[in-house]
Amino acid sequence: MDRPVTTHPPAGRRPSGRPRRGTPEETRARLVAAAATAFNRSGYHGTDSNRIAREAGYAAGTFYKHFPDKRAILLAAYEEWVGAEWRAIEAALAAGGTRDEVAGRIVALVLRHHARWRGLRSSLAALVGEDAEARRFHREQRRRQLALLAAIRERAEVPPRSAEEDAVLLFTLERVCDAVANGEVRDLSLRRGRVLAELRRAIADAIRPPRPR
Amino acid sequence: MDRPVTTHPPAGRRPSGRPRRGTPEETRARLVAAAATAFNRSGYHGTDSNRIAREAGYAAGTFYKHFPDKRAILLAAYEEWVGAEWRAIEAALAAGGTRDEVAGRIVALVLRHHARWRGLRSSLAALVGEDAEARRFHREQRRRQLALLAAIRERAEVPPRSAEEDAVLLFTLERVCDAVANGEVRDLSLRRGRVLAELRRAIADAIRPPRPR
Amino acid sequence: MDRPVTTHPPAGRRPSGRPRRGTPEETRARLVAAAATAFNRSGYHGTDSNRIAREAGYAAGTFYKHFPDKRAILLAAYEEWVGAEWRAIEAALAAGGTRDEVAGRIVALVLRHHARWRGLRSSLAALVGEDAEARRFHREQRRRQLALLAAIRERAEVPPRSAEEDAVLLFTLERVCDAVANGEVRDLSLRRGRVLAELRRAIADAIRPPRPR
Amino acid sequence: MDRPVTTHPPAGRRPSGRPRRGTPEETRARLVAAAATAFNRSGYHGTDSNRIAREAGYAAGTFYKHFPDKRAILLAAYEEWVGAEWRAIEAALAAGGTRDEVAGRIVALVLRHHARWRGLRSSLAALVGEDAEARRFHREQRRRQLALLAAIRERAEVPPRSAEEDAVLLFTLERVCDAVANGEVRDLSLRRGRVLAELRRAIADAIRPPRPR
DNA sequence: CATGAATGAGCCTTCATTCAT
DNA sequence: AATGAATGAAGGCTCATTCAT
Repeated sequence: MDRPVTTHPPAGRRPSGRPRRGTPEETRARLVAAAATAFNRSGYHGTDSNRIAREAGYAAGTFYKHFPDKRAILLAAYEEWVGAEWRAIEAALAAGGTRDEVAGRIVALVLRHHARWRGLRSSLAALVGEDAEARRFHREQRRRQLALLAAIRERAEVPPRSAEEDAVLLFTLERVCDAVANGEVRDLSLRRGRVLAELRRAIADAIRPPRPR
Repeated sequence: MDRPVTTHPPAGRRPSGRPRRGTPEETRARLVAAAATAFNRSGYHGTDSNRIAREAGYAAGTFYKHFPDKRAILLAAYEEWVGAEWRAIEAALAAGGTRDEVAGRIVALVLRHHARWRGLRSSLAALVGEDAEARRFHREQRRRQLALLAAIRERAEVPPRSAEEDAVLLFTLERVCDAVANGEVRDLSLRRGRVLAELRRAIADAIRPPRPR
Repeated sequence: MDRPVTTHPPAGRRPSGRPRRGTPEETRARLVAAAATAFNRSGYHGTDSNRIAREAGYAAGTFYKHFPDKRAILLAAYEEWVGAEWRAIEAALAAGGTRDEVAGRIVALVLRHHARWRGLRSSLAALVGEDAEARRFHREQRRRQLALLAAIRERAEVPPRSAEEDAVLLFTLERVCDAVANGEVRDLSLRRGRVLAELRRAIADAIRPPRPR
Repeated sequence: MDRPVTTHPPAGRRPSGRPRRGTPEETRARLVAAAATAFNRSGYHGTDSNRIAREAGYAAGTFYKHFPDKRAILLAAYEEWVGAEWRAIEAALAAGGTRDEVAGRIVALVLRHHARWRGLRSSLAALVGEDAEARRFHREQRRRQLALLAAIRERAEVPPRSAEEDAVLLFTLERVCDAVANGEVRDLSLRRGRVLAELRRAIADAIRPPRPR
């Protein structure tokens, strides 16, 4: 998600003050990074495609050489975002420790990620609410997310829980992290520490054998 | 939230289908109703103010006699939406019955409400992500919501829980109902009944004395 | 030009808090006064007809019962303005005194009048630049102005000068008063007293026998 | 102020009449020229920005790539206008000849300029009366004008006069040329030749040593 | 005479997208 | 591959004016 370093021109002439560009992959990555930042800052409808190009260091037309339209780059940015989050979650699980430690790490990490990219997340939500193609894409990501979750739980040799319980937990985790990240918790005069403690407890419960009811 | 019935001159002739010269309150209400429907269908950015006016039976200019801008009517529609939901929740609590019955009624009601107006909700979310004024308004609604919740719990003579626990529950309720309503649950091949059962259990827990940990 | 006092209702009932209105002439005069003030403050295009009506204490529709359109009320306001200025100038001449005294009075009076109504004047100029009908009206006023000037000079038993000399003087008087009134003189760091002294000298010259060339 | 000739590809084919892909300077100049003509013809409020673009041979959006808003292009047109006038005046002074010859050239030139662009001038005046930013700009132009005048008089080795005398003369020149140009003089049945003769005399006086009073 | 809700044409402006270079 | 000037459809909003009451 961080902006890659610009590769330098092979010396020689330089007509304008602009650096010569590298491979298409680099260009694409720079555009995605700039888009993520811009969407995160100003929202989907508050960001125009010319600005994304400019902030990535390119001209307006270059954008459309790499993406068919504005929607596509938001989806690309989101895809990367989801990937990054789940890689981090996997790492948190792999790092070991007690269940409470693991739960604590996960909450901290999801929270940080949501806080940093909350504008990007709500940009995606806005688009999903208006655009069928974006909706399809979003569902696909979700499906992969849940599959990942199932795989993780299996590998972790945790006693099985219903997929529905997992899903509710996931939704709670996501929603509460959003609420902390976007200031709702603060605005409601709630104690952030307590809210997060609630969350950690719920996660630890999920990792630990189900409590008898 | 339902479109109010137009009170017209005592039957008789009506040259055009236009509801000309109603009271400002009627006009405003018709506009809000049309806006709620339109935003719900096409999203905030997918709806233009001229269309709202036309669908409410008015000319473009009429819109701006009643609202300073497009944002304002979304906020008005949302305000009404929140009010309607909480009136319904209060009614569900007042109707009595066992804790499980009450919890069941609440889940059913919130779900129905979210399902019917999910486009409106995501329209609001989109705007909140882009517009500071909308954000302020949204927070204010939230605050009132939590105050209401506290009042309800008090009246219900239920043993006190922390505001943080209430809030987490609220977020969960909201998020899960959204997920059911917008098809995420279906797309993830989850059993809708089980998901809702989870939710009911959590709510019943909250009404019932806190379980010892 | 000053807003006339509202005549009071004949006691008795009063459905709304709005005063009962008097004769059409009073209404018209109130509208003209409000228009003059509004145009003077915000310019012709910066003032809308609904606001004029409202500021005069009437509803939007009332305006169009008294004037065919917005242009008409500006012309009415201007007509009154011109009349007031020339009545004042005649009075200044009639009051007698030395030539310098008369010239001084005229400059002071024209300046005050231009300063107070400079926005109205530029509103008129704007309309004259865009609208043929307004142009016609304006020319008519000018013609009457010059006729008045000729009559004044005759009555004053001042040796005859060419109409062209009179006209150039008139233009100068008008333009310089505008420049003082609208701040050009101040912005150009000119000494206002000196500028006006120049003007007084030119006018005194015109009243006095022409200097031999 | 004249529309620059389009420098096109070396003759050859041209599918449409559109001047596509000129340098920004060319485009800007074409837009300013079209705006000057349009404002001059229909006034500021009678001209819409889309029409300016179209008459310059561009699409609506192009306008806003070169100017932030409609006001800006009027100011740009005016700036050019002022510059052109003063370059012409300097040339008239530099060309030498007797004082009467110089005065005659100046009057002729200012008159021609005002006549040709009187609609543009009144457009500017209208805007200045309604818009603070335009007012600032206008004052700045004025200041530069007077500085230029001072410089000219110095270079011309003409005995010093007060800035106030200069300013009054400038205002008179401007106002009388407007009156001739916009038909006031004709409508007042004044002899145009005599009016201009008055003006020439005043200017020649200013160039010549001040007469003792 | 006065009201004031309603009208609707039209303006300014934006921005996703194209294409000749 | 990149440029960047140009496009043009579309949308938010205004305001002079009308008309049923």
